Amino acid sequence: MPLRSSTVENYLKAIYKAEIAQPDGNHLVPMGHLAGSLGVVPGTATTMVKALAESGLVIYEPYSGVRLTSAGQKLAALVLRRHRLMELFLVKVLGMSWAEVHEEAEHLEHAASDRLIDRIDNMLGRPRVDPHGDPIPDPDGTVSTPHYQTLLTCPIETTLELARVTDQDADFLRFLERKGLVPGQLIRVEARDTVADHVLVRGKNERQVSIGMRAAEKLLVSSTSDFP
Amino acid sequence: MPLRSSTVENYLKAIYKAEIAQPDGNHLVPMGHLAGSLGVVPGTATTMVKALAESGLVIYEPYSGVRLTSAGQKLAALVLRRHRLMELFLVKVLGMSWAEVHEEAEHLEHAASDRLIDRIDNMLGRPRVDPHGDPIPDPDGTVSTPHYQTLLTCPIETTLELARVTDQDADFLRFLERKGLVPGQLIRVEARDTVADHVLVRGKNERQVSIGMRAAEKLLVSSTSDFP
DNA sequence: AAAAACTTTTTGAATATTCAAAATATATTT
DNA sequence: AAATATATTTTGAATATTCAAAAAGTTTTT
Repeated sequence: MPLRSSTVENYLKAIYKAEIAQPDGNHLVPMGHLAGSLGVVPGTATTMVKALAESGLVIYEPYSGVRLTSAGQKLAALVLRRHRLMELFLVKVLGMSWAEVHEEAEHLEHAASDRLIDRIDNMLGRPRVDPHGDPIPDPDGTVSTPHYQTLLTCPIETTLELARVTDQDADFLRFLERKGLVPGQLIRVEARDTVADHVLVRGKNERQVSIGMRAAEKLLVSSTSDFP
Repeated sequence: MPLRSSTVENYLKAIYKAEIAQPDGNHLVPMGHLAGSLGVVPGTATTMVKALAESGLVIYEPYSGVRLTSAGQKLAALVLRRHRLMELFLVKVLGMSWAEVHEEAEHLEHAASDRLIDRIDNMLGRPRVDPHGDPIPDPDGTVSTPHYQTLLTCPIETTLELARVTDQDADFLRFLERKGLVPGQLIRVEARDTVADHVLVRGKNERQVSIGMRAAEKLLVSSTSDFP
């Protein structure tokens, strides 16, 4: 199996993201989850993961799951680096909407050379996050992922900075943009009601927005005092 | 066979270019030539071309060769459009060297969406040629390829505009750049000697350059009076 | 026109990637 | 712990793409 095919890159990326998404003790990603997020049947994932294990990119424990080796981690981080720099580039330089760049970057991330990516990185001034607030890994594969709170866990009636949106769905992103809920914006949670399953948010100088808790969990915030 | 795989796009592109390169009566591209330019063994090309014929993209005549149908022509032109706009974009916006953009565009041409390409086209002001002087097809697949003379056929001791360089070899392009022989430059052929196999060219305000006839044939010129 | 040279096609096999469905293992419920 | 439900692996087969080498066709040389 070619070590730098889009397929391999997509598997590594999916495992990487799944590992991060479950900060529990056991960091093995179950095959079913992996297969699901890649849109393949479970058997396919098993086959592929075995091959990745052969190549030393992952550790595979039958009936338990997969996790990346450090080599696999590095490759995955570099794919994310290409993806995220590309997204930011498309928004900043080509003026595309943050709602549509994910799809585009999904393809370009496999085609862009390191040389091109480095030029883009340089042109953008070595940015640390992409348009969705996702951190951009270094060229050596290092990523610093700050631990943000979500709109579900943050203090109420406090001004906070919207730092990151962990959903790439175009319609959802367009909705947020329309409501002024984009990374960098100052916002404040005015009410949270578990029973009604909703959160009331207000962007600085914006009208009030009510969103469900499922959605609220995807909006990450950092306290404004983090920026002295 | 997936109709929009890189492989298919590369076959169509290769056939397209080969058709143009031989303006003889018979415009069938022989399998051997096609296989050679794609770096595959002849049998592979035969197999693939049969599949392309099934899909209505080419007309295949066994033991004679292939040619594009109008559907195939359009697809091929759109691949070239993506490639050439991408090249120009990399040079103009990202400041890459015209010597290195071909390789990069060779990958990006398969990954860029029409939406992205249109944005690039727009940002560049709907350009008609890429950094090598190659014409950029319209979104509908129309290309106008002016009939230039080469440094081998052009009048001597006449000031002409270097219009196009039909070779993508990075070393060759770097050589030309060093000598000031880039599209748009005004040049003049000062001598041509068939026996010695060389041509003496002088760029406006540049030193004299001696190049072999093989190379000279790759430099296309248009008379300056073409631009009133 | 027969022989030689060259080109093209065919055949058989390989790799990468995938699916469907049967077989097996693990986890959960009773 | 047996029964049931769920997850995973295995098996067999398909598609896309490629190569090597044998077979067949075409062109050129003698």
